[in-house]
Amino acid sequence: MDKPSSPSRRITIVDVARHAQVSTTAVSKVLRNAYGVSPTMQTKVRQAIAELGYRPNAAARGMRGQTYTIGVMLPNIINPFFAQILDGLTDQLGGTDYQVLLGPGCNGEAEEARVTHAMIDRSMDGMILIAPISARKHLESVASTVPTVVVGRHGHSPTYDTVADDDLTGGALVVNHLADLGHQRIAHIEHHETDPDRLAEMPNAIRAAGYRHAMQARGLADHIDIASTTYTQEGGYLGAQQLLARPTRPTAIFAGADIVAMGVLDAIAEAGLRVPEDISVAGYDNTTFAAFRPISLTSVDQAGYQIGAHAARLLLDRIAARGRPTAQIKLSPTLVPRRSTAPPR
Amino acid sequence: MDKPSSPSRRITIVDVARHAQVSTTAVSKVLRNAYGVSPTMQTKVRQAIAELGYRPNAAARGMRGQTYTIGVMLPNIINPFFAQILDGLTDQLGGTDYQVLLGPGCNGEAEEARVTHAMIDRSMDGMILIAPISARKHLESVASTVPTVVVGRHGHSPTYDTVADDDLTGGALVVNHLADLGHQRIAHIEHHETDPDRLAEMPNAIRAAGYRHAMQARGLADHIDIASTTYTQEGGYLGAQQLLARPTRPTAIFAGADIVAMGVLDAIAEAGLRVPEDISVAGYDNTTFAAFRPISLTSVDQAGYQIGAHAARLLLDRIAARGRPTAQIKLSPTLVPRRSTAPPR
DNA sequence: ATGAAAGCGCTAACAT
DNA sequence: ATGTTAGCGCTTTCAT
Repeated sequence: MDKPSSPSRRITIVDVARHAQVSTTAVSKVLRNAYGVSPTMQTKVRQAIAELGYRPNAAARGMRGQTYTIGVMLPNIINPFFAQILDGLTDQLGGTDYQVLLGPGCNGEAEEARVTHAMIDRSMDGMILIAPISARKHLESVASTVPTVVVGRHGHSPTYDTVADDDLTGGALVVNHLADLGHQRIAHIEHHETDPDRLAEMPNAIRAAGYRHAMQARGLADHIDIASTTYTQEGGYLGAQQLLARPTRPTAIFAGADIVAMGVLDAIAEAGLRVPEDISVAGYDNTTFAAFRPISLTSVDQAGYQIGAHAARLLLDRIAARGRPTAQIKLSPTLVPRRSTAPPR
Repeated sequence: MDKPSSPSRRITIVDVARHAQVSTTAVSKVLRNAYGVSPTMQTKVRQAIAELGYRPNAAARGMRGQTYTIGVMLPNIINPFFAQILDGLTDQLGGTDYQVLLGPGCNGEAEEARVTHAMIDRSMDGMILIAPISARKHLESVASTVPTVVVGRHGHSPTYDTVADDDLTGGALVVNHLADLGHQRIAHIEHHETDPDRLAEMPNAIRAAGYRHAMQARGLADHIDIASTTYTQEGGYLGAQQLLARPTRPTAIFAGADIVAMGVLDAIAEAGLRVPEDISVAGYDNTTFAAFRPISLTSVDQAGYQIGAHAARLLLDRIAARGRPTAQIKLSPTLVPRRSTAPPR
């Protein structure tokens, strides 16, 4: 009979080894599905583990090998798009021994640095950074310490993999949809950006570029009209107010995100106008809110689930082979037309 | 000049000690603000830490002492109410050395067990379980291993603290508001629950009880009418369809959650009825969606931020004094009347 | 007030 | 195929 020295002491690998009458090495190997264990050994050890209800101490494992933990940093937890990414991620990681832990509330570079550091301190085996706003340099530094995949940010790096939607195409999808309906005065509300790093890499900036390019391609260059605010409901509200006050009002507004579209709809209602009769509105992200029938907002679906799944796969790859060249995966968004867009009068 | 043996080796406490010409014990004490360090020592060590950019290895700390990590388990990340709780939590923990990590995607008991185990394996210093659905027994077992606070679940335990809104009052707030407006046929859509544990402890069940009690108190016992579905948009849609098909249609529907109200509004629009002219609708949670002006949904605000702040404080208390008796904090929700409720015709 | 040294639970060389 | 053993980077007695 194995008698633990203290009644509530946690079972360790030594207890298991003793119980199974084998060495701790053997137990460790079974735990890690390592090479060189006989079937007999397997069974003996697994049975001892089950009988004792043993669970490995992650801190101790972390000191020598892996922690079997993947850190996911995301800017906020309310955006449903992030939830989709997370679903793809966890489904992909479901069969593995890895556990996902989220670093919450990262708005601002300081917060992001805090979370990434915290994750590195905790010896995460890999990290997935979702829509980070930090300087490239910081991302590179993180990625040079731990296998990293950056999601929802363009630009390619020699140290980290990236997965993102093709926002250039996404912006064009909306413009073409509206132009096909017959609109010419198509305005856009963007998230204001000045930092050159981010202008080249952040989805919001690329979406705005997609809008511009598509407007030009459709011969509507003269109608390019951008309100530069923020990707918030408030930003949408203020942006729409600006646009509605123009001498010649736009007949359609392309909001850079669904949350922005919420503010736009708000301002339009306040101005006594109707959607889509007086003005068409399109968003981006295809959130639950957009699908909500009384709203029925035309939006762009970003394939969040696939993004998450790809990111997980890339990360596992990179953990297995840290040296391999980086990959950049770009997924195609799709337009989901709904009742908020219609031909102009 | 201190020369690290390997170029990219992480700085350890030994490096710091050598650099500052003191013992590792001294460094450790400074790190933990422990007793018995002279001001001189403080400065020397802090300077060495800064110069070397040292950060403690959490895994190593976890083997002997604390990990300075708090695990937060939450059912899903899309509910804005949870985001508020999280804000309160992180703000409260902001000044401390603790880092919050979230366990995502816990729908179902199996998932919850997986996450709580993972957190225990990783030697979290404390855990906050938000709206868990697991059996009491499991919660108790977690709490007996690591300091734990349970949020958004009623019932009191000798091993864990609880923080929750007073859902009984919340349900009554809505009924009284509608009754004051002159409604009698006030129906409710609840989340179906049969497990006796959960009937007594889950907020959804308590809300339904609050509805029943308040209806009786207002002399409207004969008008009690409950559709039992789920707390989802789909559930709201189906529940509303049931209610609208009644021989005498209710004049007001109290949805147990805002997300449910979304489905209700959907079904009502589909039936060609108007809100609030034909039927009043109230939700619960006061989400962004409810505040959105074109919707303007009467709802109950749960003081999520305060819940989070209280939970954090209780947890820190418990970490400091594991033996102290448990506390049950109950916060009062408030009604936020909006345009979706009006007197019946 | 300060430091030397033991050891937390595990993994990885290195025997055998 | 299996076991022995030396650490990983900290915290914590226990000396001084």
